[in-house]
Amino acid sequence: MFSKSCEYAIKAMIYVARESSEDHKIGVKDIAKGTNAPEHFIAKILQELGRKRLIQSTKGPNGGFYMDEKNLKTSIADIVRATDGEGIYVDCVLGLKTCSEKNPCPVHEEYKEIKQKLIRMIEKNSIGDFKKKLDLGLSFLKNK
Amino acid sequence: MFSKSCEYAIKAMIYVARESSEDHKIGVKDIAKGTNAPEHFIAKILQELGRKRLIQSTKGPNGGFYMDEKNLKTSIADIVRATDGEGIYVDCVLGLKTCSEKNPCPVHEEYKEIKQKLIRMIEKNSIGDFKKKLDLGLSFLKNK
DNA sequence: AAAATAAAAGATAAAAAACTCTTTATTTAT
DNA sequence: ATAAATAAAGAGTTTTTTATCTTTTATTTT
Repeated sequence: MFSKSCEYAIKAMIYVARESSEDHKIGVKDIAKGTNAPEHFIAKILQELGRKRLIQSTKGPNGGFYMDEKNLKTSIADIVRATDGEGIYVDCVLGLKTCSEKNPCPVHEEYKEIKQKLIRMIEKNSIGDFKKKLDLGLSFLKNK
Repeated sequence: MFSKSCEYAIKAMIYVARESSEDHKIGVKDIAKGTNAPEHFIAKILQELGRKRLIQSTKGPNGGFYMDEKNLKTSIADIVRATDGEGIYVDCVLGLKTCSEKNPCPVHEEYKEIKQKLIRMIEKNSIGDFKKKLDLGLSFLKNK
């Protein structure tokens, strides 16, 4: 469904949202541990998320990653687009380049509905929403 | 969503269902052309589908691939399982090994519904269904 | 029996994705 | 100023996926 990078990105975003703030930044090592992700790999991903302004970062002692109010409004969809591109929005399930309403692949109609629900799901849920949910102990993040 | 192999497999199965029968088998070359797939690659995939009895094959002159009545009842889900495994049924969207009802990831509940619909879609549609649809000119298969 | 045909199998190669390591730049505290 | 902390950047490796090429085996036709 999503690439590994994307999975890590979502988890990292949720983790940072929970564990840090402007005056308590959090380092790559912590994020890697907290999400059971390979450190250097997730560093790359965080870097990219930073470049795209989905997350804030500062270097140096007491530096690290954190989120501002705007970042908390980031949707899962924003993260998916930042890491995996527009594929989920535009690609045909069968990989047909020419698949469209006018030239539908055999599963086009059936998949359309699924796709819409999928998109709605990732659009409507913001990182901030998950922060709240997790604060209530409703779901868990770690892997092992 | 699905691997390339899986996409090719689905397309090949539909193509063979349409273009062949027990007394008009169809060769790898034709299938590759008809689905715009790399010949040797799709040969491998067909081989695997054959081993798993989702498709019939015979060697020698006038040999090739075809489907029997039972094969026409193959669902998209069967093909997905044969090529990509059980992942779509069992994997967490965030890649969490321990994600479950009792230990849900942040998007577990939301994704559950989507997943069910997705599974229902691939389970309920058989290759034979698509054959009919395509015969009615309702959808298209080729890529270019 | 020989030749032709076509899939099966095996080996190899190329490309992409996932992951690691090393160095550099920036910031802060001393 | 210097040293330490930390992200950024770049280069490199490994693994997985996708694709290709070659040889073998089975079947059919002549």
